Amino acid sequence: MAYTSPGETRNKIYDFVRDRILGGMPPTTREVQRAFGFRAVQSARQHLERLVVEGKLAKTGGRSRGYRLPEFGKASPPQLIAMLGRVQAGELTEAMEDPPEYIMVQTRFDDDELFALAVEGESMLHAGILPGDIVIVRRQPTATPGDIVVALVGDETTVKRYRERDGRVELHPENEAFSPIIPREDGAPFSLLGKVIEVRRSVE
Amino acid sequence: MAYTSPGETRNKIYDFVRDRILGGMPPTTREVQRAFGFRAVQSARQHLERLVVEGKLAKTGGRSRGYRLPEFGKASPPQLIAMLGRVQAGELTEAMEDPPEYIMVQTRFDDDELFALAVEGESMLHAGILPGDIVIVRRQPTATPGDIVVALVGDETTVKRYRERDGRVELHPENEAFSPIIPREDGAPFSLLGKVIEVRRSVE
DNA sequence: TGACATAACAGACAAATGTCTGTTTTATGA
DNA sequence: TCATAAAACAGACATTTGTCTGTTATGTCA
Repeated sequence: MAYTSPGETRNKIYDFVRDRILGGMPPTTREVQRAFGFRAVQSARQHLERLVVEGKLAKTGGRSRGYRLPEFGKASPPQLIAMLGRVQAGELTEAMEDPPEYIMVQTRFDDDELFALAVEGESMLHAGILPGDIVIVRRQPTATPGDIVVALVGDETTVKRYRERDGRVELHPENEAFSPIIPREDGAPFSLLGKVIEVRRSVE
Repeated sequence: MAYTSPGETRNKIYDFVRDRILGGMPPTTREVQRAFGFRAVQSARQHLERLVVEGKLAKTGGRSRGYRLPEFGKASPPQLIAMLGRVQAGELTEAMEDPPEYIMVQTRFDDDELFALAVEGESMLHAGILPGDIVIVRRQPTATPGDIVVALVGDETTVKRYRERDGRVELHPENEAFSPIIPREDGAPFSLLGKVIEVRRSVE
């Protein structure tokens, strides 16, 4: 490969490696060599080791494809969680879409206690939750007053603010056009599915 | 390893491999072997190959750590984009935090035309954008009326709805308590930074 | 010009890794 | 009980891959 100014090739190698790691598979030293047309393995290796010293990459020595992003050491690793669809016979089921849809999140919670849901109504407008928004929910049977929760009322899922009054559960909308839901023993079956921990909106 | 019911071990292997891939480094056949206490490489290999046939994993044959998530083939790969901080001397700079903060997104846009920003004011309350929300922005010098954009007015960044009136740019808040910004030649320096393509809110 | 740092090249070896063929164990159902 | 399928085991080989030692080329600066 032709001689390039100091650091120039290394930056390109960093971008290459980072994208490969995010794509799910870090490159080997020789894959970097081939991708940049080096005629010696050592050329690629020197750049990679330098990136580790600079702290831009982390490495597990001796292992193949041993380069990782140092951020992952500090933050939580990304997780894929399933988008749940409409309620069927009182049970949450995976969305019917043929390739089940997943969404990537980074949180300290474990992925099997999380799920995602598309918001349908406008009842939480003033809490900044609009129709079409995706809420990330942590499954939990109880909640603290003030939490925004997802509950199953009858055979519909609903996103509301959790309150308690005289020891009884109340689900409050944040929109004057809607009324609070006060579950009773004789009313529609009610169960708390979990607490909203993140809201996302795509506005493309 | 002790005998387990059909598919049981394989499901655990799938979870293991998926988490490792999301963590940035897929396991080797022998790492799976060790992690599950198999006394033969082939035991791990059989399960992995089966997962590929079932379509739960994708594979690049012959390569070390050749297993990937098939979702990445259909969807965009995840990308890390930088969180930008306060404006300094009219220029956006990376947040001052010691470990520069990154946020993971999946979009069809390239990562070097994207940045993220923490929203500060309440001017976009009725558009569902609250203080503390993170907006993902695509850098672009122009916008279409109706877009939510990030602009630099004076030395402050602001999130507003983009409008045009008599061929002139107007930036509209979505909160009665605030007034539209109408940039003029003799006023504060103005420049359009980009368009908001995603909004995120953590509510833990 | 000459010292110096960085980039790139050459060739090699040991270990890690993917892959293969065949065997044994365990559960299930006719 | 026997046939069958899945799970797990054994041992081996060729390739890939990380790592090493040393050399040559290119640009920078005094």
